[in-house]
Amino acid sequence: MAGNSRLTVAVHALCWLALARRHGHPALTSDQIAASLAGNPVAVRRALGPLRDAGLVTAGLGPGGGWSLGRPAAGITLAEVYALVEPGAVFALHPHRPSQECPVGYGIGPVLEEIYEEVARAVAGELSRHTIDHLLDTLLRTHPLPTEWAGIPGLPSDRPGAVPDGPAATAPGS
Amino acid sequence: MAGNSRLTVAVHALCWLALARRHGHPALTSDQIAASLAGNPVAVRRALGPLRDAGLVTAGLGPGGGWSLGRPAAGITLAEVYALVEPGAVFALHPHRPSQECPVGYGIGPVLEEIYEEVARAVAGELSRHTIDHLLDTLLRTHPLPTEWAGIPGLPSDRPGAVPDGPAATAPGS
DNA sequence: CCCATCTGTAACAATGTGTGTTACTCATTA
DNA sequence: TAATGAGTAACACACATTGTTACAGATGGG
Repeated sequence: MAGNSRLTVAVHALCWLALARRHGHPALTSDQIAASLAGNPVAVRRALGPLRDAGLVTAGLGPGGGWSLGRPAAGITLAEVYALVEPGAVFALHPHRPSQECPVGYGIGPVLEEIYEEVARAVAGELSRHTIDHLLDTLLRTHPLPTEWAGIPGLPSDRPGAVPDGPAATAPGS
Repeated sequence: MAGNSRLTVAVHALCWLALARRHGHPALTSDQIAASLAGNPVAVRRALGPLRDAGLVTAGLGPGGGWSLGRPAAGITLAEVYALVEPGAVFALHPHRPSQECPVGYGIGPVLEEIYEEVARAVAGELSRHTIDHLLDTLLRTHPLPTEWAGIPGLPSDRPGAVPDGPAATAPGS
C-alpha cells in the first residue's frame, strides 16, 4: 500500500473546481464532484470538510449552492492541502511502546520522531512547489481531452463569460 | 493515522543488532529482538525478511544462529531500509479510476503520480542523511539508560571483547 | 408559506491492511 | 538424536478507509 488517497481526492476536487471557475461556473455540487471522482457525494463532503474549515473552499446551502474556491487557485499549494487533510506524520512509530528496559527501545522513539518530522518538512517543501492552478495547467496540456469542459452528465453547459482565475467569486461588495 | 510502522520496526531491530555487536554479540535471535520491540518473533522475521534478501542482515539457523548485521552499521542508511520495507509511493492515487470523460479525471492521474515520485525522492534524500550507526549514537547520547546493555531477560551477559563496528562479523577465513 | 435543493452528519456495512498468535516444517549444531 | 531457531502458512483481531443509506438543518424560489 501507499498511505491513503485523501490528498489525491482533495486535489482532484480543487482542480475540478478551478476548471469550472475558468468556464464560468463558480460552484459545483457534491454530486458533480463525485461524478468526476467516480465516488459518492458523502466522500466528497468528508474530504472537503477540513478545506472548508480552513477557508480554501466555501460551501453554499440550498439551490444554487455547492462548493466554490475560497481563494485563487494560483495561491493554493499542495503543501497547504496536505497539511489540512493529513495532519499526522508520514511514518508511524511503534505499534505499542517498546521495552523501556532496552537501551534502544528506551531512546529510539524520540530520535525517530525527530527524523520523521524532518521528513515531513521535506515532503511539505516538495509539495509547496506545486499550486492547484499550475497542476491544472499541466494536466490539461500533457493529457488533453477533445472537449475541455463537460462530459459528465448533469453539468451546466459552458458559459462564454469565463473567468480565467481571479479571487474567490469576487465577494459582492460589503 | 500515519502510514505503517515497518520502517520503525526495521530500524529498531538494526540498531539493536548494532548495539549487540558493539558489546561482543554478533547475533540476536528473533525472540531477543521481539523482546526489545515488545512484539512477537514472527513479526520480527516478517520485518527483517526483505532486509535479509537484500543482504543487510543475515539469518543463521539452529543453535547459535539468529540475526546478524550483514554490513557495518555505518554503511546502512535509513533510505536503504525504507526502500526495502516500503516499496510503494508515499501517497495513494484514487481508490478507483476516476471518470475518464472528465478532463480533470482523465489527466490528473499521471501528473499526480509524477509529483508523488518527486516527493518519494525527497523522502529518500532526507532519510539518506542518517545511518544506523549514527542513529544509535544519537539515541544513546540523548536518551541514556543506566546500563547500556542487557535489561532484557534472556540476553547473554556483556563480553569484554567488544567490537565497535567492523564488517559483518569478519567472515571466518573462507 | 411550502417545497425542492444541497450541505452536514450520524450510522452501518464492506473491504483492505497491519499486527498478534499459533502451529508446523526444515536446517543446523551439540 | 535432540534441542535450537528461522521460514512460513493460517487464522483472528483491531483499525482505517471507503461506500451507502438515512435524516436533520439551512437556503432560495414559487
